[in-house]
Amino acid sequence: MKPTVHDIAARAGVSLATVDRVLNGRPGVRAPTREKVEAAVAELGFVRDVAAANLAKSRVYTFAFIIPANDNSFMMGLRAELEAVRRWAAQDRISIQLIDVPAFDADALASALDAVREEQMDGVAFVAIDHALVREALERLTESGLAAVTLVSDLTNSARAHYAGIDNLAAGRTAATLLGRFLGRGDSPILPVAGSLQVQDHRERLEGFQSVLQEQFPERVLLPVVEGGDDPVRVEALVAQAAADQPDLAGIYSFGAGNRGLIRALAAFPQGRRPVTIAHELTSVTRAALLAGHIDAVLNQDAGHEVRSAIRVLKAKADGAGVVIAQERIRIDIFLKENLP
Amino acid sequence: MKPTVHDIAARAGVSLATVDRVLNGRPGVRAPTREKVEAAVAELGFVRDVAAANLAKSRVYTFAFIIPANDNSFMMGLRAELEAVRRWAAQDRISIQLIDVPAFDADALASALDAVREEQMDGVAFVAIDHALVREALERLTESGLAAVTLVSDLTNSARAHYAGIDNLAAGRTAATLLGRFLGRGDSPILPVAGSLQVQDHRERLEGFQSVLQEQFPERVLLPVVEGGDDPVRVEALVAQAAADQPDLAGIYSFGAGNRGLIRALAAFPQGRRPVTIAHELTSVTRAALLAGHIDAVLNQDAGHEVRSAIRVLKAKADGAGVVIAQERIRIDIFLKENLP
DNA sequence: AAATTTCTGATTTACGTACCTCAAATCCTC
DNA sequence: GAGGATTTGAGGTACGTAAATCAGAAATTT
Repeated sequence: MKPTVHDIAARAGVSLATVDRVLNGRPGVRAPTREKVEAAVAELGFVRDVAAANLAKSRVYTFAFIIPANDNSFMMGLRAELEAVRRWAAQDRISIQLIDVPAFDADALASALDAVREEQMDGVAFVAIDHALVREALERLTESGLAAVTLVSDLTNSARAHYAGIDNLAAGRTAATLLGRFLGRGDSPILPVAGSLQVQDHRERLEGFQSVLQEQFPERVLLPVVEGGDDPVRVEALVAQAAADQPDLAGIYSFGAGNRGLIRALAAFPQGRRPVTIAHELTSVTRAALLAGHIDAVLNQDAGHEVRSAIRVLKAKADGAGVVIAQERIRIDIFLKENLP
Repeated sequence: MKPTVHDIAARAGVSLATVDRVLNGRPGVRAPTREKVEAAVAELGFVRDVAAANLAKSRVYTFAFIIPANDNSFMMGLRAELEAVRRWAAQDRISIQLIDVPAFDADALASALDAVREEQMDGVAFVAIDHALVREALERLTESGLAAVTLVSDLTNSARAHYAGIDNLAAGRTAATLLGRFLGRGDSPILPVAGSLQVQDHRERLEGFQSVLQEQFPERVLLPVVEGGDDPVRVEALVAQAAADQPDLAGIYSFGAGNRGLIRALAAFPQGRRPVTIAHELTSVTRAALLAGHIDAVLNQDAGHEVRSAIRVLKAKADGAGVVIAQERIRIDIFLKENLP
C-alpha cells in the first residue's frame, strides 16, 4: 500500500501536524525534527497524493497563454487547439486564460508578461520574441516564482522552464535534404521564401536549409531569400517574380506563412515545369495543395501537441513534479500526400 | 464555481443519498425522481470530480499489457517505455501489469486474454494477431465489460475500443513515395523485405507500397517480396542474395525487424552502389545506420506515444469519459539523418 | 529559577464523492 | 385503510491531504 502522511508521522515518531509543516515548508520545526521526517519520507518512498492535496486545497491552476493576434492559419489553429483543450483541462482544475498581443510587438509582449506576473498566476506560455524587453520581463516573471514556457518560438539562454516547439534548425536541414533528394542532380536554382527574418524561427530554418544544401548538394544554386511577411499577396508576387527571373526555377522552400499566395503562384506554372516545393505548417491550404499535387511535402509542428505539452509542463512545475521528457519533445512532422492524417 | 453533488440535490429538491443513487446507478429510485435528478445534472452541467471520486473509492485502475516475447529492438523498446511509464502512472492510481506471451502464437494470446478476463481488471492492451481464437477471446472480454485496446497491430472489425498504432497501409504508401522520389527516373529494381506476411501490419505495408509504386512510378521493377522472419541472419542472407542476382539493385524497403542484418548486407555494397534504403522503426541500429548514411530514411511509430495513448484511452473508458482524438492518433514518423531526435 | 520564546502534538474542519445505516415517508396491493 | 414493500431522507464515515487552533512541552533567555 502506498504510504500516507499518517505512515510518515508514525515512522518519524512525530505528529501529523509536524509532517504537514515539513512537507509544506511551513516554519516552526527544528532541524533535527525536520530531518527525522525527511528520513521517513525517503525510507517509505512517500509521494504526496496530488489529487487529494488539490482537493483539500481546492486548488485551481491558472495558466496564461499569450498568443500573437496573427490571422494566419497556424495561429488560428493554435487558438482552436487551446479552446478545445479547455474543457479537458477544466476537469483537472486547470483554468486557461488566453491573452492576445499584437504580432511581432516586443513592447506589448513584455507588458503582457508583466501583467501576468501581477495577477499571480501559476504559469505562462507565450510565443517568444527575441528582444531585450521580453527577456527582462521574463526575468522578473521567473524571479517571482512563476513557471514560463515558450511556445512555437523559443528564447534561448533565458529562464524559461521549457520550450514547446520544434527545432527549427533541424527543420531547415530536413527540408534541404528532402528537396535536394527529390530534385536529384542538377544546378537549377532554389528559392527560399521566408515570412520575416526578424523572427528567430525563420532565421534558424534558413540557416539549417543553407548549411545542408552547401554540404550535400553543393552544385545547387540557392537564390537570395525573399521575405513575404506572411502575406499571401506579397508571397504570390515574389514567387511570380522569381519564376519570371529564373525560367529554370527548380525548387521552393517556403518557411513562413502566407502559403495561399504560394499555391496561387504555383498554379500559374506550366504543366510539368512546376518547381518542387516544400512548405511549413499543415493547414487546410497546404493540405489541399498536397493532395492536389501542387506542393510536395509539408513540414509541420503539431499545435495541439504543443499546447498540451505546455500545459503538462506548467502543471508539473506547479506541482514540483517531473515530466516525461520524450513525451514533451515536439516532432518535426513530415507530411507527404500519402501520410496525411 | 463548478457544481457539486450538493448543488444537484438542492436543485432537484432531493437528498444527497438520492443523487448518489442516481449518479451511481444504484437501485431504489422511482423513474420521476431519477428524471428530476438527471434534469438537474443537465441544467447545472454537473460533471463528477473524478479525482475526488477515486479518492473516496480508493480506486486503483488495473490495466494489463499483453506483449509478445519478441527480442527485437522495437518490442524491447516498447517494454522499456511501458516500464518508464509505470512510475508516472502510479501517481494516477494506475497499476500496469505486463503479461508476456510467445510471439505469433494465437493460442497463447487467446488464453492470456481469457486469463485477464477472469482477473477482473479494468482494461487490456494487446498486440493483436488476426485469428479466430483471438477474436473470440476478445469478444468474451468486451462482453464482460472490459475495455480493450489493440497495440501496434490492429484487429479490424472487432470490438476493441481503440487501436494505438499507425496506419500501416499509409506507411507503405509513404515509403513508396519517398523511395520513388529519392530514386528519380529509371527502372532498376526495388527489393521489398518483409518480416512475415502472416502478420497483418506487414501485409498492409507491402500492399500500400506496391500500390503507390504502380500508380506513381510504373516503370520501376518491384522484385518479389522476401521474408526475413525478423531474423538478422536471414535478412542479411536474403539481401546479399538479391544483390548478387540483381547487380543494378536500386532500392530496398525493409518493413520488418532484423535490420541489423540489413545494415550488414548494405555495408558490403561497393561505395556509391548502395541501394537507396528505407527501413522501419527507429532503434539504436537504424539510428546509427541513418547517421552513417547506410540507410536513407526510417519510418517509425513512437512506442512511448503508443503506450501512453493506450493508457489514456483505457482510463477514459474506465471513467466513461471522452478522449481527445487528435492526441491519440499515432503518427507515421519519417526520420532522415537531419531530423533525428 | 522564572519568564519568554520557540517547537510540537492533538484535534478539528474541509475538499467532493462514495457508500453505509436507519428511520421516515410514500407507494402499491388486497 | 391496513399491510407490506418500496422509495426517500438524514446523517455518518471514509479517502489523503491541507490548514487552522490551542494546549502543552521543550528550548532559550533573563
